[in-house]
Amino acid sequence: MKKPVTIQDVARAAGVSTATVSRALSSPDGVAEPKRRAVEAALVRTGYQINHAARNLRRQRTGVVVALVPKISNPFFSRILDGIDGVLRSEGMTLTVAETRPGGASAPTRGGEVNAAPLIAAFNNKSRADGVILLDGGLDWPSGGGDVPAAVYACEWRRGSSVPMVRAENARGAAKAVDHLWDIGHRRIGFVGDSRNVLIEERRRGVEIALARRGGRLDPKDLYQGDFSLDSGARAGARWLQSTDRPTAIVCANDEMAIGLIGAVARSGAQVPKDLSVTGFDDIDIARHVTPALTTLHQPRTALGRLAARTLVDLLAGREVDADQVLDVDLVQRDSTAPPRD
Amino acid sequence: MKKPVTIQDVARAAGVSTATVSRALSSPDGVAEPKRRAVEAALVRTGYQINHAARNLRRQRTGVVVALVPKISNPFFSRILDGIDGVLRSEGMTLTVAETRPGGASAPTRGGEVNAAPLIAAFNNKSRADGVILLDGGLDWPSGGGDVPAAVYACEWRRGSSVPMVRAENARGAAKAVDHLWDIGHRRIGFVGDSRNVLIEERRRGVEIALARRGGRLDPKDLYQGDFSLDSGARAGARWLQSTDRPTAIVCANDEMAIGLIGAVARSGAQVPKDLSVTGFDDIDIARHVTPALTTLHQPRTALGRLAARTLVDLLAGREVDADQVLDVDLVQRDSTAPPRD
DNA sequence: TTGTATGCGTTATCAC
DNA sequence: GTGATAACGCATACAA
Repeated sequence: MKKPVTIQDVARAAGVSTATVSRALSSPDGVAEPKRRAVEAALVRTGYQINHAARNLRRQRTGVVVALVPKISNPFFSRILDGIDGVLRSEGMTLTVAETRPGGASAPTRGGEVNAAPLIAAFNNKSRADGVILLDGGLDWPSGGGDVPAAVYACEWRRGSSVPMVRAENARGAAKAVDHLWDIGHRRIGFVGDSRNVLIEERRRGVEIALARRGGRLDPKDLYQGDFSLDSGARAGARWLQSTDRPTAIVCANDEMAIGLIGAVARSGAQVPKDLSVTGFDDIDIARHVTPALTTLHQPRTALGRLAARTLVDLLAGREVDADQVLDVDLVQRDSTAPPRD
Repeated sequence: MKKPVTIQDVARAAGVSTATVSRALSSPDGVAEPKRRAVEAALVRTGYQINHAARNLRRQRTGVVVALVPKISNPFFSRILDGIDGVLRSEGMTLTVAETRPGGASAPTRGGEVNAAPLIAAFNNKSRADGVILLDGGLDWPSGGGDVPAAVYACEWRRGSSVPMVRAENARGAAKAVDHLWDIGHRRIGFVGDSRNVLIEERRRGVEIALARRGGRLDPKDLYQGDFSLDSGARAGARWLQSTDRPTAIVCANDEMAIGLIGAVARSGAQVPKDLSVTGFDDIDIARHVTPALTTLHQPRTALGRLAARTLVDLLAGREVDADQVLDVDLVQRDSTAPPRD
């Protein structure tokens, strides 16, 4: 373990002062051509690696943004993270990702409370990150000003929080699903996602509004438990199979539950969409590949990520930002919905 | 933006020296009861938050391990990350995740070269992380000693590298898939995954060995391009559909390709497993939920993650570690395989 | 057990 | 445009 190369070593090798090396690194324009070249050569020659700890300490910022996601494996987040990463990269910042629900499948996947205090404490720290993008509405980020990093909710959020948020039109999206189903003849429409989570609440609200507009309603009997996981979708499917008095179509609060539900139903011999129409929400990559291909609501995920990142960047720059930015979602009709049998 | 609270402020509030505060934070045992309580009270009272930059600079380490994954959305990695996280957490370290293939679906998803140099440079830095777990065999980690962080390959690796690796029995796993298919009557078996990636190479090798053992062979005609993505699986399916002289079973190098392949085949009216048997590899969560449920090879993902993390911890502690640790893989029979038609 | 004092490697301020 | 130098906040060697 040899001693690390410092800026001093580089300075000596280049025959300049440490200040010049530092400037050559951070603002090359302020350094005259010949010296700059000398420094660059010395940098390579010595194998210099910057010490971020020292730089961060001195600058009082890290250049890092942390994205806090409920479950890293949820494919819904990937594009969002891509969008975030793109913007941050262009700003010279670094994205790192941390999971808020360690334990994977055994832990609640989304929504619901979790002992988030230590996690929040860990990341609500100026010396760890300049800013945080919260993709978990279960996290109650301390919004009071002060010394904390800037924060933005993306996709999920927390009611009553003053942290700015970026999200999709969840209620209207779900309403679009209902409109579609109603238009092709369904009158009894169920919903999967009866848990405490803003997204589920909003999407359910959209279902109720859309049904009400057509003179229908969401029967409590047609409400299935669901926590965004494949398994909870499968359980909903099992429940649907067991009953005889049941809906002809089911709106799921996300694609994974829809896939789980369809799987359970299909394995028992019933057919989707012949016996049951199913819609998802999110349009994850796999939605078009499963059988039947999933009718779902496409969220502009990359755009959401980009917008969230830009909002955070604005916040960091001290600019004014909108407290609530909402993007549209679109219905993508595929093969999991069809007119009811009768 | 008020000035941050330092240990000096805490020391003043508690009526002790900064050294005592620091000790109370890092090694409470070395501090007498009354002072310790006083410090703890002052900590809360002042709202102290540790400055990681300063601590890291002083300690010359970060307590952070970075996992470098090809594609964060690949569900295969989630359990592995859980395993890693569990071990690190118990060691008082923090896991952060970074993606090596930004750009999501548009970029190559796994395998193949990528301009990894800047990425490697960014993380091969003592001041950023104490160690790195590489889940991307495309990264050529500089294994020469010196000042670099400790590193371990997990799942994927790079031939010729001297970085220790932890992985599954890829060749034997693929061989098990072939054995199963052969046993139920298939004689012409194809393979999806003709790209430059260690995992694909190993799994293909397993297929070839198993076929050879039975007196069969892998016909070059039955080799389909595949890069681990859903879309490449779908393309393989399209190719299979177009030809008439074709295998009755296809072994896919991962589950996502298998799902993409099955989807393409099913949408054209052909039936899996009646017309074509398909196997995956990994046993991702969704594998049991798709229709037909996927026959695949289960990898001990959490165990792999844990082992990788333990190996890294050992490395950091200066302990001797095995250069190559291999875990077993098990065939999970589901509904995507059946005897051939004729 | 506790306090004092030093330095980790960098950037930024100031003078030249 | 360039160099000397003083912090940044903490952990630790050493002294007490």
